[in-house]
Amino acid sequence: MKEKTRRKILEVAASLFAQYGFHKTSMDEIARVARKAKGSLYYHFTSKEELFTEVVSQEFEKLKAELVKIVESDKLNPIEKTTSFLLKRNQMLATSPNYHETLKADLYERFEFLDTLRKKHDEWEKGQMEKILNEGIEKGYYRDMGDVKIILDVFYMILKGLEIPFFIQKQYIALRPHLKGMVGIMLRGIAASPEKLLG
Amino acid sequence: MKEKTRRKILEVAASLFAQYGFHKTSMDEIARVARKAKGSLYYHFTSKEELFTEVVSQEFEKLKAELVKIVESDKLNPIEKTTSFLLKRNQMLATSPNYHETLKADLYERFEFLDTLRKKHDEWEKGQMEKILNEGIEKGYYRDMGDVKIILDVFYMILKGLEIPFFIQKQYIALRPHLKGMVGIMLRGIAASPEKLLG
DNA sequence: CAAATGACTAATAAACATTATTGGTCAAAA
DNA sequence: TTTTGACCAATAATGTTTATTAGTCATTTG
Repeated sequence: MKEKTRRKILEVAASLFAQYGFHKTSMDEIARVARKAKGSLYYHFTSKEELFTEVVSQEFEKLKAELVKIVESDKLNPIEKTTSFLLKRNQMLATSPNYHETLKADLYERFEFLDTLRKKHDEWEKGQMEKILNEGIEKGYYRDMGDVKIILDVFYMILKGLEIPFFIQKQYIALRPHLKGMVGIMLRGIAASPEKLLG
Repeated sequence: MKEKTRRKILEVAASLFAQYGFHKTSMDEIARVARKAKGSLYYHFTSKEELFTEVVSQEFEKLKAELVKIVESDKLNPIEKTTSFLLKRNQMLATSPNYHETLKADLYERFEFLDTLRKKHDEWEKGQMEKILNEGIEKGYYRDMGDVKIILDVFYMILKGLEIPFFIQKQYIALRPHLKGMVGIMLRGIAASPEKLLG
């Protein structure tokens, strides 16, 4: 019973926050749509911020589940893994409206209450990408780069840079055709040799 | 005489727009600081928008002057030119506060009156980079990429993506150390062979 | 006892009214 | 031709009033 209410609240909140954003969605409205008393929301979540944090966290969990499949696949070589990872990341974030809300907040006000969650997620993601890169180096697909973390930082600087144009300025659809080209250049930039790139 | 007043107005406007932004800078204030009547401003510039457009245009002209030196240098090979171009671009835009104002406007409201100028500038820049890339291909530094414009589009997608983090979110200083690494990966990604990259 | 409710409230946001400022104009002066 | 300074409708800013919100908690329900 308890879980059912909690889930209902989360489901309604995710939808309303996605439509109206954090500020324009009231707890009264969430309660009304979920057909619960507002006090019930506060029984399960200590604050509006905690509720939103959980909503964003769920978006991250979905992304993680997909990325893990790629990292742990034994059907893909490291090049294919890297490519899939980068493309899937963008594709899934494109359909994570509450994550976009956090990007907007970076521009207008800063949701400090989300810092921990986002930082942990970023670190997790980088960790997964690092696994792929290390696998690629061991198997001779990528050259020995010394400190892999520098490559990681560069990759993520690029990816993070694209988030505002893609998701806030709604350019993802228009720019998506260039993503493969970009990934191709990036991977060739770290490849052991051109032949390892399969065209 | 006429030119002197015009120049004074531009100089004061550039400074005040840079400090307070387009909206928070009034024509009364520009007139006061320039020690001119407001009507005099309107004699030289038909509107506040035209004045600001000229201010931004002057920032672009400074950038162009620097980039042209690189493109036309006969002391730099195409790799060095590309590197210098990309780094200089970022360096100069980092110190172009009125250009930052246009990026902010992209987020909050859109300065349509600047579209033509910005579009022309972007095209000019891409044209210069295209020259360098073509020179690199002819001299065997870069591989034959088929349509160079696709590489250009990818490069500029990355560069444009970085503008908000760098110049609006004030991350340029923190991320600058990664710029060389990024440029290195990008260039290796289009190089004819690793040896052409001089380490 | 855990889960849910609904009335309550200080704080905050929104709406409204009033005042000040602004971009732009133009006749007159230099 | 260039510059000025008074003018004004439109817009922004400010102050006041009203409405809404996040959060609380005693009570009820299951």
